Formats: sequence, C-alpha cells, structure tokens
Amino acid sequence: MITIKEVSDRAKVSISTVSRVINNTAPVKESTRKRVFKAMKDLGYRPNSFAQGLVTNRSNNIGLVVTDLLGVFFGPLISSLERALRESGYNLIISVENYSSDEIKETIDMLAGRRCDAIILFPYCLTDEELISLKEKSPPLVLLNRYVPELAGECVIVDNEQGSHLVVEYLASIGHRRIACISGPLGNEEGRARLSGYRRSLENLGMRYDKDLVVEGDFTVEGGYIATQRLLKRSRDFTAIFACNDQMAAGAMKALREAELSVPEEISLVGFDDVEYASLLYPALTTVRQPVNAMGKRAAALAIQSIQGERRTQPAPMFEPELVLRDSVAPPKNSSAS
Amino acid sequence: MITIKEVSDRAKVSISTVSRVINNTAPVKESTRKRVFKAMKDLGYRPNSFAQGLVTNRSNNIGLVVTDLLGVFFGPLISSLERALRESGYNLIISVENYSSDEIKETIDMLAGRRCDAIILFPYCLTDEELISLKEKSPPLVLLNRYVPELAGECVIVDNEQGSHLVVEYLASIGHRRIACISGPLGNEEGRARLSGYRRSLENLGMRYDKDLVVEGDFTVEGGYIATQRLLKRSRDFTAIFACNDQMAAGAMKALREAELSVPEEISLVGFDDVEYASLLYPALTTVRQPVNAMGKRAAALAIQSIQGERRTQPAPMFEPELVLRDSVAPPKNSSAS
DNA sequence: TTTTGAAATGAAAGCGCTTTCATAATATTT
DNA sequence: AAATATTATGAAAGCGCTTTCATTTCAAAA
Repeated sequence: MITIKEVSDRAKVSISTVSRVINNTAPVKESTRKRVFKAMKDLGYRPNSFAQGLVTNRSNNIGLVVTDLLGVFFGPLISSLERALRESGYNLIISVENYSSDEIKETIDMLAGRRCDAIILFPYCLTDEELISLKEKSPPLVLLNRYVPELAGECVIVDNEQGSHLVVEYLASIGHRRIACISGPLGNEEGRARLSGYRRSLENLGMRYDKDLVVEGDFTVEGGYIATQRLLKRSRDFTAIFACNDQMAAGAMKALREAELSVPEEISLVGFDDVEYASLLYPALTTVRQPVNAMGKRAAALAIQSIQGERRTQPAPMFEPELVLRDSVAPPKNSSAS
Repeated sequence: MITIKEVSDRAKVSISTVSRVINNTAPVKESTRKRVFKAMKDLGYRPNSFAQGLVTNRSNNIGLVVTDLLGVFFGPLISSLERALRESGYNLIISVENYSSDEIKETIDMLAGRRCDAIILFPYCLTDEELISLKEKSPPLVLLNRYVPELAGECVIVDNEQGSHLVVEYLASIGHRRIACISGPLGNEEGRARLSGYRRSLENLGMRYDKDLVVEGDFTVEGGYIATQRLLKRSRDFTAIFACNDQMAAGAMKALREAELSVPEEISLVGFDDVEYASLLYPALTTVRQPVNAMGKRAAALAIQSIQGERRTQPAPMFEPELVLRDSVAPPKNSSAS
C-alpha cells in the first residue's frame, strides 16, 4: 500500500505538504502542488482512511438502520439517499432486519462504535422516549417516516394526513359517500396519521365517521386481504375502500375478486405509497405517491448538516404527497358526481 | 471517547493486557480478565475501529456494488446478505446506481480506498476481461449473478438454463407446442443463459426452435409490453409466452389484456425470478424462483472466506431454481396433455 | 540594501490501537 | 531447594495520517 511518505519522497517535499495538498488546508505553491498531484497519480496513492479517521475522528460513513427491504418503498428511497451521500463524499453502511427495539439499539451501538458520523433511522418500533434518549449517546440521528416533536428538526416525513385528505376528497368528489378504510397498525405513527386524515377529512366534508367501515390492518398483503373479508362480512353498503398502503390494497383486490366484486365498477379501491408494482396490479391502482426522491435527498442533507454541527432552528416542512389516478376508482353506481 | 488507556487504568493493568482480552489473542489470568471486562463495561468502552484498522489493516467492512435497487429481487438478497455478514462481524457498505462500467470501477476504487475487506458485485455491464483485471487491484471480489470461468470460485449464480428447462418442460407437458419467448438483453449473461436454456430444452423435446417466436427484451416492464405487441403482430399461433423475467411478464400481461387475449385461457404466461409482486398480478404469475436467501448467504460466506485468504479449489455449484405454479398457465385450447 | 511580514515548508508529536520483545510470576521437574 | 519451563504481564515501537509549531523563503516596504 502506498503511503503518504512515498508520495512525499517522490515529490521531494515533506509529508506535511502532501497532507496539505490532499486536504487543501493551507496554501501550497502552485508548482509543488502540481508535483504532489503528479506523484500521487503516478503511485496510485489513496489516503488511508483509518489513519485519517484516527486523527480527525470522522469516518465519512453514515449508517442506515431499517426494518426490512421488502416494503418496496425502500428501494427507491435508499437509492436516492445513497446517491446524495456519495456526492458529498459519504458512504452508506446499511443494516437490515432490525425488527425489535433491542435489535435497533444494538445496531446503533455498533454503528456508533464504527464511528459512523451520523445515523439515519426508520424507527419502526421505538417509542418517542427511546428515540430521545437514544439521541444522547448516539451520533447525530435522522428519523425517516416518523415525527417526534422534540426531534422535529431531524425528522423527514410526508404529510400522511394530507395524503388521506386527498383520497377522501377525491372519492367524495366523484360521488362516494360510504368509504371504508383499512388502516395501518395503530401502534404505528404512520398508521395513526393516515387514519386520522381519513377521519378528519370525512368530518370536514360533513360525512359521518362510521367505525363499522374501518378495520385495522397491518400493512401486509395478507392483512389487507383479511381486513377486506371482515369488511365485507359486516356490510356491503360502502362503495369504496381506502387501504392505507399499497400492499394492503393488493390484498384487498384479491379479496374483492374472490367475492366477485369488480373493481372499480362495484367497489373503488385506493392505496397509499405508490409502490413499484402499483401500476401493475389489475386494475392499475390509484394511490398516493410520496416524493421519495426528495425525501432521500433531504435525509442526506440533514445528516450532513448535523455532522457539521449545524443546529436546525426550525423543523423542515413535511413533504406533500400526491394523488396518482389510475384505474381502480370510478364513480359509485346509482350516483352522480356531486 | 473512552480509550483503552482509561480501561487499563481502571483495571490496573497495562493496555497490552486489555488488548489481549479484547482480541483473545493470548492467555490472560481469569481474575484479571474479569477485572478488564468489568472496567470496559463500567466505562462503556468501544474499541476505536480506526486505530484497530490502522494496525491490522482490516476494516470489517464489505462493499456491495449494485446497479439499482428497483428490481425487487435485490431487496431479499441484500437482506439475507447483510444478516449473514453481520453475524460474522462485518458491515455492509452499499453503493447503488452504478450504471456504467466506469462508475462501477470508480466505486470499487473508492471502496478499496476505504479499505473494504471484500467487495460483492453485481457486474451488470462489465466484460469478463474487465472483471478479471479488476481482480488484480481490488480487494477480494465476489460476483453475483454472473459466471466468469476464470473467476469461477467467486461466482454466485443460479442455473439459469435449468430454470428455462423447467418452464419449457412444464409447458410442453401440459400440451403446449408453440411457446414464444421474450428474452433478456443478449448482451447480458443472464439474458443469454435463459434464452439458451429455452432453446436447448425445445430441441431436447424435439420441438423446433423458431426465431419468429423469440423477441429480445430488456428486462423492463415496458420492454415486455412492447415485445409482446411485436410477437402478436408477427403471428398468433403460439399458445404460451415465456418471459425471461417477471417484470417483462408483467408488461406482457398488460399487452395481452389490451389485445383481449385472456391469460391463461388463450395464452399461458410464465415469468422468471419470483419477484415480490409475482403473486399479486392477475392472474397470479407462474414463475421460476431463485433461492435468494441461500444465494445471499453464500455470497457472504465466499466473501469472508476470501478475506481469510482461503483459495477455493473448486467452484461452488450453481443454485437450483424452482418452478412456482400459480394461475397464469393452463393447457392450450384444442389440445390435450401429451 | 536592510527590514519586516506573509507565504511556504518541514520536524515532530500524537491519534488509539496491536504486537513484538523483554521481564516477572508461577508451575513443573530434577 | 534449585533449575527449568510455562504462563502472565508490561514497555515500547509503529501503523499512516493531521496538525501545531518552528523555520525558511520570498516579496514588499522602508
């Protein structure tokens, strides 16, 4: 391995000077700078990041802790996150399959031991308190898809309530009055927000919130399937189902098909997330899209900012979701748009 | 940050001894070992990985270089890979969006600079020669989904030809005689292997290989859609389509629907990969499943082996794919099983 | 020309660890 | 009990870099 010493020898300067041209940390005469660059190139020199880290105490690594990679939503997010980080000279260390709060803590501890400069976290199953206390002993933390008031400046979230508004208002606008909802798990912030958006939107529009039309799901395909069956058993007087994520919508689609209810003619169906395959379902799923790219970039930016010690004064605004119209929604039968 | 010195002070031993108990690298009296452990725990000590790396020249990081995360196939693979690595004390540094061979090389160079102990690569667009020459100057390399004879010991692949055999034999067994194929890009090893499996299998069964029944696709949904339209324009006397991955199968499904050809009644359709949403398509897609978990584990094992300097004497066997029967295949009309 | 200050460079310390090498403590053999 | 082998420990070097501090070089001012 080529060391700075060999470069300095070849360029006939001291290692200090080489270091200075690498880091651009003090003025160096143009002619020597060139000699040094040439020597580095000739030798194929790469600074030893261990040595650098040892003295600077910075690794240029950022950790990412997620539950799983299966929710297809993660793929694009991680892509844009990693790209943004790389452009700023950071690397992404990823840890998957952190299902319990203990696992998450252990992983964070390990990443901290590896001297990650910051950690980006999908805090699926940690309480607010745990997160706040975590912040003490961990590198700077960025939270994805989770809002904690005390950590507002470090949260990257989409306006889930607003997403539900979009759905309900759209359905109402084309005449739906009885809109069922398969919510996410209510132990989960995202699940709660989407449900409460549904509820408030309904009330805004002067429609009654009927808890017989709501079933708690678990964000899985299977969960959506079962929830739909339960819904159908209870009553059939709804004309649309709002599933709080696309996976559950896919499950709902299957259940509806088995019940021989056609989508969208008899029942309209809307999802949430705009997962990769939303457009491949049949009928193609109308859903709510999150600005995943922008969110990845923001997460990267927040992480880098906090590494540089910038305290955020005000929380960043939430991202706005967007309704994507496809083929799974139609006006209800026996009704005209209002 | 707690250093080894503070631990050694608290435990009343030298730093050498602390180092020895950390790394278990020489016998230490049981009583002192306990004292040291206690001191470490009391202080919440974490060895500084920079310092360790500086002297051992090992980072315990393994790099992963992929093209994109969109092909849903990657999610589960990365999950199992990361888990296996973590269990052995390694971390995964991931780099996405390496579309060109230059980007890949640059990324590998960077990971090497970061002193990754090994690199796992989906070498989408590198030639065999490039890969071989890469091997010289890079950390140990493991190739995923790519077979290079000279690097046979470091390749983790599924038997793509065999996957195609499975498909063709199954279709033939229920009576199909005219089986169209939407191949992957032929510039790509995977694409070629799957096509050649199709061809050889046809010939084995005494069925003619008809190039009018073959269209080159590009592994995308859109590509599958277009390919199917071309196929339909050419002739309609085939009774089944074998799409060489699930994304193209999804595109084919759409094109068939638009052409008002029902799947599987009029045309049977088979994919390849068993992507997360294969079962969510309508009809649920019959496809070939790769043992993704096992492949992730093997990649991890190979990487670790090569870090430890074990030269593999014989190439690991290919993984066997498996046919997953769902609803997109039926016997052809006007024909009975042979 | 001499003086002065800024710019350019080098010497050396130190980051926190592992690892020889030397020494001290203990166990085993004679 | 003395001699020897074995085990347990410590001192110190060194990994490759950044960074302070001191020194040299050079250009501008006197």
